[in-house]
Amino acid sequence: MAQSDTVERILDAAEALFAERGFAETSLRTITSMAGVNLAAVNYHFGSKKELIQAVFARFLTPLCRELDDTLNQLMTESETPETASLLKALFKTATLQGRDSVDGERVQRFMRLLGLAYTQSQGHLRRYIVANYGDHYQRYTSLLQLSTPALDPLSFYWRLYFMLGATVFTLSSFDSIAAILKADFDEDTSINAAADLLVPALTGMFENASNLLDH
Amino acid sequence: MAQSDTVERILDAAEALFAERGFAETSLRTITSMAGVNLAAVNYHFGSKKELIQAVFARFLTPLCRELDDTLNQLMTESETPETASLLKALFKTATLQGRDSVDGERVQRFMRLLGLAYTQSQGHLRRYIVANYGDHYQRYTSLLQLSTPALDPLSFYWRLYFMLGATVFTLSSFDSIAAILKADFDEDTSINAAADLLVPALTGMFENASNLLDH
DNA sequence: GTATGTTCCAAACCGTTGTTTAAAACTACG
DNA sequence: CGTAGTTTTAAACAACGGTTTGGAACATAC
Repeated sequence: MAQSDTVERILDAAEALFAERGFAETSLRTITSMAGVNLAAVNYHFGSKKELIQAVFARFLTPLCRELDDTLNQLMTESETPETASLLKALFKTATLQGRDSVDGERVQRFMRLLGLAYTQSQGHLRRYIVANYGDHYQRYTSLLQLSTPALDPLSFYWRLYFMLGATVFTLSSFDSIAAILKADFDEDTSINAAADLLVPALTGMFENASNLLDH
Repeated sequence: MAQSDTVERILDAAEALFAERGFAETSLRTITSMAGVNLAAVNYHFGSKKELIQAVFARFLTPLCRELDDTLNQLMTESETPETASLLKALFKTATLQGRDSVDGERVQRFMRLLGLAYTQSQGHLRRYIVANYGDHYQRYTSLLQLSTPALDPLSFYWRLYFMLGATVFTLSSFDSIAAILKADFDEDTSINAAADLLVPALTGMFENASNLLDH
């Protein structure tokens, strides 16, 4: 069984190009030429372009979910019902790949862009794939988060869940555009970890503040 | 000068299809056949697909910006520095097309999806077009909003601006997915206006709460 | 060394894409 | 009516898309 690195190189190129341009806008010829492999390699190793897209997601979602699960397990040894802030910190620490040997901001941003694309581009097969394979992890996390915000009725909680998702995916996936603007307007250098740090307290506040609900 | 409704019918079809599938995934043939016009009509009336995309945005951004400007003018007769909540309410009232004869939730959602696409799909020409034509309105609104949140340092303000943009565009553009989930899980019917109403206090809180900034 | 299974490659296939063309149809005006 | 200008039409164009093919190159096992 000859194990070359063709599969990995295709995944690397696809991940970068998909994040940069989107799925439909990235051709297999662009991917394979960037990866330095033959055009037919994608269909040989993955079957189709759709399955390649799914494989790209699997490669980063699987270890991420495992890591998040470990962190949640650890949190729950301390308390059966972790605090909102702890849960959010845990999620962001995992998602921003802190604890890796080298913090790779570019990779984080790619993940976020891909997540955003999974929602905004109409890739029905992708959404189905993600729900089927990672739905349980999603359920576990959101259940814990909901337990940590008992003051919120279920409906408001779910909406704020999506507000959180939107704020996170959107800002982190357009991080370089925003960073460029901040640099131009304030001459401020920033990082994706700094953005995540700003995000956590803002979101914590949003979840914990149930008082505004009756304002309207 | 024979004025048929070809242009309008193309714009209608393009708006609906772009919002549903994205730009690259929507072919001119699909658009023209839905509009019931000849394929060549797009290139004849708009010049190219890119210019058609820009025209779709122009058709809903221009009246929206005018309306927002009017509302802002009215707000400023009452006070030179309107409150955060008032500014957000003004924006959402305009954006959700309230005050129209019939509140068309589907149209709002299409706008939001298109806005989201403008950010996530890598349409460089579109971003340039929007900045060039609507940058002034954007500047005016964000300046007012910043004046209403003096406790926030400029950097934090700008980040929260993007958090707001992300939460709004993301949730309202995936409104029907979310609504379907809420229906399935809670048997709750909802509307895009209800979502906007939930969004306003949440965002107001996020902007006004400057205390969390020093937690880290 | 031969046989076997896996991987790679150049080329072709076939459908779709945005765009262009040139003629036809239509509208308005004198 | 006839002409000038605008709009619509069917057809073709050229480029690009994902996928398939059949043989070459390779590694492994006997």
